[in-house]
Amino acid sequence: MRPTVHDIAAAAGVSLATVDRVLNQRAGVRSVTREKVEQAIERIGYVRDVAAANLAKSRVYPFIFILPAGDNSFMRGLEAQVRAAIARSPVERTSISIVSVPAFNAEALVAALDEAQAAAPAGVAVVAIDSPDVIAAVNRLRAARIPVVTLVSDLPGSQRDHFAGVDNVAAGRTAGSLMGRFLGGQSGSVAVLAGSMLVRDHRERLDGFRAVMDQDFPGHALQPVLEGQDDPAQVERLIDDLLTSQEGIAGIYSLGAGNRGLIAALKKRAGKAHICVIAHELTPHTRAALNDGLIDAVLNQDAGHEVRSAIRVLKAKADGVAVFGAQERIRIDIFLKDNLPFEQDAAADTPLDRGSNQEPAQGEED
Amino acid sequence: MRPTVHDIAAAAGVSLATVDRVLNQRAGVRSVTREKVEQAIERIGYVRDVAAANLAKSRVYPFIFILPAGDNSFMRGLEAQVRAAIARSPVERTSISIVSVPAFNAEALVAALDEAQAAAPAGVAVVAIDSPDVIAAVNRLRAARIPVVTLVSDLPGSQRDHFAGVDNVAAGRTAGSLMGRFLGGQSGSVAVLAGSMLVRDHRERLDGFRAVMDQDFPGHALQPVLEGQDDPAQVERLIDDLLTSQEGIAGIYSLGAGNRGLIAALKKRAGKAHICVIAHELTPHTRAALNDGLIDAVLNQDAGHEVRSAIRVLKAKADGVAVFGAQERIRIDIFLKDNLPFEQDAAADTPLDRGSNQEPAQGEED
DNA sequence: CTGTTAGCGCATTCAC
DNA sequence: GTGAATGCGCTAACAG
Repeated sequence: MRPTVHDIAAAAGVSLATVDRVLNQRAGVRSVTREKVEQAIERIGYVRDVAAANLAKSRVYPFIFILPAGDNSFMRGLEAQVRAAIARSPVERTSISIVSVPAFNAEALVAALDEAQAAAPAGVAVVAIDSPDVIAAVNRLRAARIPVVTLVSDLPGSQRDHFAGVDNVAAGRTAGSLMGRFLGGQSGSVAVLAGSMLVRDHRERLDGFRAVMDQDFPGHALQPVLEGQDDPAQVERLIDDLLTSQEGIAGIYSLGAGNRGLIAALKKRAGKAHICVIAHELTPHTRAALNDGLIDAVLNQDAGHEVRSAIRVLKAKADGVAVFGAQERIRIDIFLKDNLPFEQDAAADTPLDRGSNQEPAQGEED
Repeated sequence: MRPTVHDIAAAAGVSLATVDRVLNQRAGVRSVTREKVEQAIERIGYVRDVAAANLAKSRVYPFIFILPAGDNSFMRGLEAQVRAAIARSPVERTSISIVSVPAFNAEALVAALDEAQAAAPAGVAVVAIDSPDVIAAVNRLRAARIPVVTLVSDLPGSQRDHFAGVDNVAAGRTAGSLMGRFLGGQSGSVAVLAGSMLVRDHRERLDGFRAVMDQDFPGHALQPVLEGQDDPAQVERLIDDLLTSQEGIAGIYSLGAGNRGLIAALKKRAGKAHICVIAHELTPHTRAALNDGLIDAVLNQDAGHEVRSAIRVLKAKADGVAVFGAQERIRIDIFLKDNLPFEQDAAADTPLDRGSNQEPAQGEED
């Protein structure tokens, strides 16, 4: 059997209460006694049973998720995943609230962060905007000893505890590599469509993409970056303009959201020469476009995994325990029309056992 | 607060013991009483606290993992992941033993399965071989009410509870799609290198690959499949022969293991025209080859994820609770040299928090 | 058939 | 400063 607090107490010749004080670094123990207990812990190799501890404490973790509002399939999917986590709350001992803020608005985000701090939660997850004010607000949270995890878009200059998202530079590089190879010998320039250079993930993807294109595929000139604010209507206009004003566009890299607009614009030129399109995030729209051959590849980050990972990490940080790195690494999924996962009920995130007997096997996630 | 067994007892006007009997479907309760209790449970919306239950039971889950022996980087990596899980055993309340069997040997596998059954574990995970005898052995385990999860290679005809692995048909299709597009306008035939057609994952990959090549890229003829038994030396010989005897090989799809031999053979022809190579499983060898440009793409399944998933599912099956599908889906990772994850200490599976402050952020897993 | 009671590993209140 | 006692939600003897 694995050693318990009783064993420590016996080994150190003290009572349970004293052991507990040492374990939870509370005051009221002579340093000699503390010493004794710590050695006993070391000696018998004690590791705390977190489940039992949580039971005794009736612990619940109040978390706040701050997400951008707006008509953006990916973000709405992310929110659905948070809601799914809320549904699991009783089992996971969490109590999660969602705060919605206008997209690409640093001021509003700062206000939301400060408000979150006032609520004194056990942790905050936030889709960051890269600005000094936001960094300062995050650091205030940390100064108040509230764990912070950035979600999807990181904030490297800050004291955030962890980033639950993909390596966006690598994602951009991958997009560049695929673009270059898919274009093969063809000539023509390549356009880049972003949401906003305010958010770090978009900037990083652009950097990665540009680096690979410049170095490995210099034959394809890059057009100036278009910023569509992740707004479908605006994106559609931008792409319409691009395709009518420019000749010889061989590829488009859409590194943000608002792909609905892009797809609408592409549909209008059915019959003309194929443009190689690489986009981000698997949504009902990009999935359909992939199947139709309008989009050649989709790079995806699994929103469900990101949310679950953020929660696991926030819990770990709140408890001051180490997180298990390998489990929290968010992958860049590359989807061609050949490896699309079977469609799932958007938010439902069915607890059914796919890949099980009875139901058809089909490969799984996390 | 969430309702407890006491609340059920009060609501149904019975004692704790009776509630427990109903909850755990034990005998010795009049059906009227049972009825009453069940209605109370339903009415107050009770959900069992598994952590508390396990605490009370001091439950441990004895699991057996049956893995193929042999000099195969992927399988050794898989084993390392199981060992990592064993290291976590005290915390996860598991007790895992590893059984090693000769690769591609159905008879030995059947013997191992029967032996496992005799040990009466709480669950068995097995890298399956597709044969009627093995199916029968797995079904015997199930008949003995022992949960079985297939790992990496599935056994669809059997009663196995779950498959922890990737959709190999999709993997093959993806390989085909990448191969076709990477070859672009080039002419030439494509060779396929497998381990053995005895294991289902290899067969499925071949089927998927062939389907896409035939349909979308008929210009590239497929050479007869080479079977290298996942043995590096044998593979090297096969590829050497192929490349000297055949002209105009434009691509090679290596759908099994033994890539060390393939890479060795490729190295010998440095300077000659590039052959587009797509392989499976990210190992130190394929990683290096990807970086050197010898391999163009690697399709990977995350062994760590597969092992952790298998354990989660076995636990769930042992407890008779539903598994959370989304979390158990094993992805097909596509690696180009541009999105290689940072190197990790092979088996170490460091519990350090990558992507955390202090240490460089770099994206995470599961 | 049903109820009482002790205890899993840990945290905490209140005495000493 | 330290210890004894009680309870978190659930299970498992053991009585009745």
